[in-house]
Amino acid sequence: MADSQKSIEILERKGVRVTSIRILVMEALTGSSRPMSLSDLETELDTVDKSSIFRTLEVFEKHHIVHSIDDGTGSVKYEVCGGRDNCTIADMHTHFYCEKCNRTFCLKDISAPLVDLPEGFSAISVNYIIKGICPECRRI
Amino acid sequence: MADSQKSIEILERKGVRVTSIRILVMEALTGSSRPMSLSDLETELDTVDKSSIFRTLEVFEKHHIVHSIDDGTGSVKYEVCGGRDNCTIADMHTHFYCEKCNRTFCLKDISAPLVDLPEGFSAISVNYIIKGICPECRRI
DNA sequence: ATTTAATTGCAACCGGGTTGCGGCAGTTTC
DNA sequence: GAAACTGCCGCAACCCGGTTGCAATTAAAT
Repeated sequence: MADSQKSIEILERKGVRVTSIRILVMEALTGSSRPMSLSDLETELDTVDKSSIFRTLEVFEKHHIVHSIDDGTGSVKYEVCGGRDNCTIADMHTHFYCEKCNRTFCLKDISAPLVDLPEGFSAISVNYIIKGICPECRRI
Repeated sequence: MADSQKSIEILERKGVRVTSIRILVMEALTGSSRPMSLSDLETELDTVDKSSIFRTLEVFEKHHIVHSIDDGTGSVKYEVCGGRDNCTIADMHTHFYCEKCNRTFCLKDISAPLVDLPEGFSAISVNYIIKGICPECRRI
């Protein structure tokens, strides 16, 4: 389990307690190419209770280990933050939701645009998701 | 009720049947400065059943009378489409969600940015919402 | 080893959204 | 005008993602 070693390192670096469940969730997230929802994790880790995963994600988010994205499907997706340091607005990238296959894609190299806000508004985070048809579904 | 006359016109122009409930929903939406959720409408039109409002919004959306935006609060908001013609991607504007007062603002004059997608992806709609603190909450 | 604090599983709950169905209203047809 | 049709509405019930209270367990601190 070289992977679990990596997960443990991340957890320790971010200053959260290392538990078996947290390692499992961490591994699941890092092992996935696409952001995962609570129920995605639930099915992959079918021995672990939903509420435990939920609270784990809560902790992860608070400690900037993962961030959540809302693709408008009604189920929030989670993915591990990019850099070693905290997630900033600049790190947020574009997501694409395919209306045909209902999958959410991370366009990691396309960072989310940030418009100039009117006087007085201050931004903390950005959620930028484009909906359409993905290359695979297009071909069909 | 000069307002209801305007609502009726819109409904007729978009080719949906004019009913009392649809007029009420339409008036509520046009009369609000911010996008409204299903429950917003429910409380404002407390004589009308939730499911009726829901189905009304469904019809409105299909006929491009309103469009929905997801500000990540877990309740979808609706607002009437801008132009007289159908809503296009270019019409989508930026929304701002205040994490303090939990209100969603329409930044109507700031259209949602559209990034270049990788080969094969085709966009249909954009959801661009910035979270942060609004001017009012900032002052406090 | 004992104490203390955090983590977990279970079960139950919440709220937004959605659906089945029966009744009602407006239209069309004869 | 009556019958048949179609679509709209209210009610109640349901679904599902998310969330919480509580008791039991586990990990860290002393």
